[in-house]
Amino acid sequence: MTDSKNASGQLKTVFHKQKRGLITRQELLLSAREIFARDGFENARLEDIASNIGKTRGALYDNFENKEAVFYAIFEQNIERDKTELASLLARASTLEKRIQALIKYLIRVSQDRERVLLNLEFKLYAIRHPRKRQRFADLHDAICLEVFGPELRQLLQQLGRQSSRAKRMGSLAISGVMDGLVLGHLFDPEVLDSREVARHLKLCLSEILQMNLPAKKTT
Amino acid sequence: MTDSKNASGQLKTVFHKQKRGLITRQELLLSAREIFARDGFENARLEDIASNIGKTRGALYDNFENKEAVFYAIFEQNIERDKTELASLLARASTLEKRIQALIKYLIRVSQDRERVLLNLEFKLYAIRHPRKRQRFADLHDAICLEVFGPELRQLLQQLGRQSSRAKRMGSLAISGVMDGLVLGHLFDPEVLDSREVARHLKLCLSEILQMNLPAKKTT
Amino acid sequence: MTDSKNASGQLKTVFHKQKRGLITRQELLLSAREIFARDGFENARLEDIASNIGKTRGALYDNFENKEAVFYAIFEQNIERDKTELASLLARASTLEKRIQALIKYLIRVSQDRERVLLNLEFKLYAIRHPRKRQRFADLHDAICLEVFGPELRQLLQQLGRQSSRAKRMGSLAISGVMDGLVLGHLFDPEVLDSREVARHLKLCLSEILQMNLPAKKTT
Amino acid sequence: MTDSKNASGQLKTVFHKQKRGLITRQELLLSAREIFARDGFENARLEDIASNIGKTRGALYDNFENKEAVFYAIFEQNIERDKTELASLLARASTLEKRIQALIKYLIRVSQDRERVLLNLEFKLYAIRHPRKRQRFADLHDAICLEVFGPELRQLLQQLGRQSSRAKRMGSLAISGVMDGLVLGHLFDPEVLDSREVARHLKLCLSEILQMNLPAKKTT
DNA sequence: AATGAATGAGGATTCATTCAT
DNA sequence: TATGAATGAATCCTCATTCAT
Repeated sequence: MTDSKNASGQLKTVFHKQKRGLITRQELLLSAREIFARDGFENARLEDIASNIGKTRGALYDNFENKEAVFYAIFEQNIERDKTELASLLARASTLEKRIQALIKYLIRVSQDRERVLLNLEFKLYAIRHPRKRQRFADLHDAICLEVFGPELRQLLQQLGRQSSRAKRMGSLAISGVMDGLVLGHLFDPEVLDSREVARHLKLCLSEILQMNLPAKKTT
Repeated sequence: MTDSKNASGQLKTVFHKQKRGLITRQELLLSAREIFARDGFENARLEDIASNIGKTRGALYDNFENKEAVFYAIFEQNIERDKTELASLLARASTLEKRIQALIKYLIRVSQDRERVLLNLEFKLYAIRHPRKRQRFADLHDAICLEVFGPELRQLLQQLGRQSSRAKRMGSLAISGVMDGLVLGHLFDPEVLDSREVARHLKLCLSEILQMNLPAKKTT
Repeated sequence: MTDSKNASGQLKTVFHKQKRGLITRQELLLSAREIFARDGFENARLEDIASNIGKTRGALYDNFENKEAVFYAIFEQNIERDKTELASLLARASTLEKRIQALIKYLIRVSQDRERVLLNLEFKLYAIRHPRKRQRFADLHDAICLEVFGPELRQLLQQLGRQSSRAKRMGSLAISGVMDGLVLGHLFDPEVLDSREVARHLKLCLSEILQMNLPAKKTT
Repeated sequence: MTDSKNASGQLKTVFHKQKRGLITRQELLLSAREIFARDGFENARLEDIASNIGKTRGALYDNFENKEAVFYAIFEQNIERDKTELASLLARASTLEKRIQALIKYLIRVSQDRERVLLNLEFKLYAIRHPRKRQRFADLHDAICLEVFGPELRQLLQQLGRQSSRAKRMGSLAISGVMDGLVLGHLFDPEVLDSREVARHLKLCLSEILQMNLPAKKTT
């Protein structure tokens, strides 16, 4: 390839997709979720992702610039999904207490999504190990915090005494960390630490973390 | 299961090593720790591990059967170390309360060892993703629980009301999970979730988990 | 691979080669010459280069960083060879006239090396098409001029009235250009433009170019 | 061999094209010229050629059988153009001397067309490297000689003493070779060998070559 | 105990080409 | 006439592993 800029390449993200193409893209993402969660990002084979839905690698490259782009796309989806779902959940809760319960309930549900948690771990590890790409991750990075803390949630956290943006993101990181860690333990030995126990521990820890800064109820 | 079993199954390591050889082996393990933590198991290059201490890959194969064996060996070390260190710590504590505090203190110290935590994650993920190798992992698996809960700890847990072996191991898994998750969050964004906060959250969660089953103080 | 610099990689050019390794390296270069000339740089398969001497691609990567590095190495060889051979040829010629004849004779000999000329073309085209790599090519670039004009030659050119370095390099470029072009024509249709004719045309053009600036004998 | 033969063998191009189609075809050829010259035949991407004029690859396949056919078509154009332009130029010149000057002038003009020369080189190299396709190239092959020597030119050459067809084609090959080589040198290092110098050298060499066989003025 | 040489499998990526629409 | 979707072959490169020395 010549050094001169390549006329295409940048346009890949624009995509003039039509129905059929968008369906394939969705299927690929679903498949990628499964494979990335199963094998880890580095170890996942694009071939597997594609053949999983009866396509070839070419179809993948038709929809994504490269392996990394598929990875990113998944997280963008997660974020979008969380924002939407959490927002609607919290909107329905009237009191602070109800909101906290709704959040915990939601997180417990997320914690039961094996794929989701493994992808979370994968994502964080990838970011840690590729510092140069952190900037590119920046958007997703903050977004992944907001993954757990959409606009509605900010309000909740604010009520919990976390005024600063940093405090909110800290809470978010801690919560998602505890969740990921507990679920990882569960996956590591499902018989020793079963789903129910994960939920129990989660509820406990989350309550603790969420109330950490609550002026009135300070525990520590 | 006997703690003294050699879980990695590599006979090579027991053999005919002399001073120089053992030193190299140690250096290699140290180096491997660094590289595995930095790049992850799958992505780590044996070349990097070796050249890191001025040797070539050959030296590695002279000391270990293959990549996996190096990985295992690291965990054997971790386990051994934990058992020793925790035992002496706990032995010095007279009351139950002191023991709990000693344990928490120890875990906070471990949580500050970036390498250690990343290796923990790597290990768990590897086990999850290689179910066929789980049997081989069996020893280490239990051992890694005991990594956090040596003989002295069993006693502690027993005092905490966890009679069954399963309950003990569950506690162990949960604790190490929470620790791993929190530290991962910290590494992901050190400015948002700093070391001090990790320690704070850890203390909170661990207290909660440890006392979970304490008959008297039952929270749930 | 992690972003952190890779401990190895840079060292690849240092090479702690021993006898056997150096022989392989030489064989690979010879083979690469053949294949690059035959198929062109872009179209040449590393597999072909390696299997040509009964080795595998791995051996290639053991000796060169990548495809481009093999390409460069060939030219470094060419340059070295030219410098040596031309120097000794010119050293033996006593008068200016004899030197010119020696040079022409040498160039005619080079022009009969099909491989050599095709590689020359390939090299120039590659440089033209990869402007960003031109800097890396810089050394070789000047060197390839000196490929035709070693130290002894400088003296000759000086005698021919080309004082400035630029004038010398210009002459070099023009000469090698004419040679490449004529030989290309020959290879394109060997029956129409045979070797003898190439030599004839070459002699004519070179004389013309070399004497271009000769104050006394100006022909045009 | 008849000049009017369609050398590329693609019937498609003769077919049912209407205004719009023919315009696209022309645009594609223009674009292909640019890209083939820039990246070389093997390395050029059909995608680039198409997107360069705001079309997709499909449009290319609608107008040409395949990549090679585009390549051929370009040369057919070149040949046609040369024949026409040179013929009119030479027709206007009354004496032999004037004809030679006109030819040289024309060639110098061609030599300033970077694209054209790079395509020439590309074409020759391709022919050399695909001997099996030489037969298909046959028409173009001779044609490319005639590219420089149309009917009017034959007459000129005849005047120059080149009776045999072979002698004429030889002259043609030599001339175009020298031109290609010099321009390549210029493109390789435009600062060392600038356009003016190329023209100077070209004039010199061409005069020499053209007069090579002139009975009266024999130089060799 | 350690090295340099070599292997070979495996995976990401590119791209000409086909085809339904 | 032209597009978007998909294919699949081809190729570079990496790296764990083996082996002679």
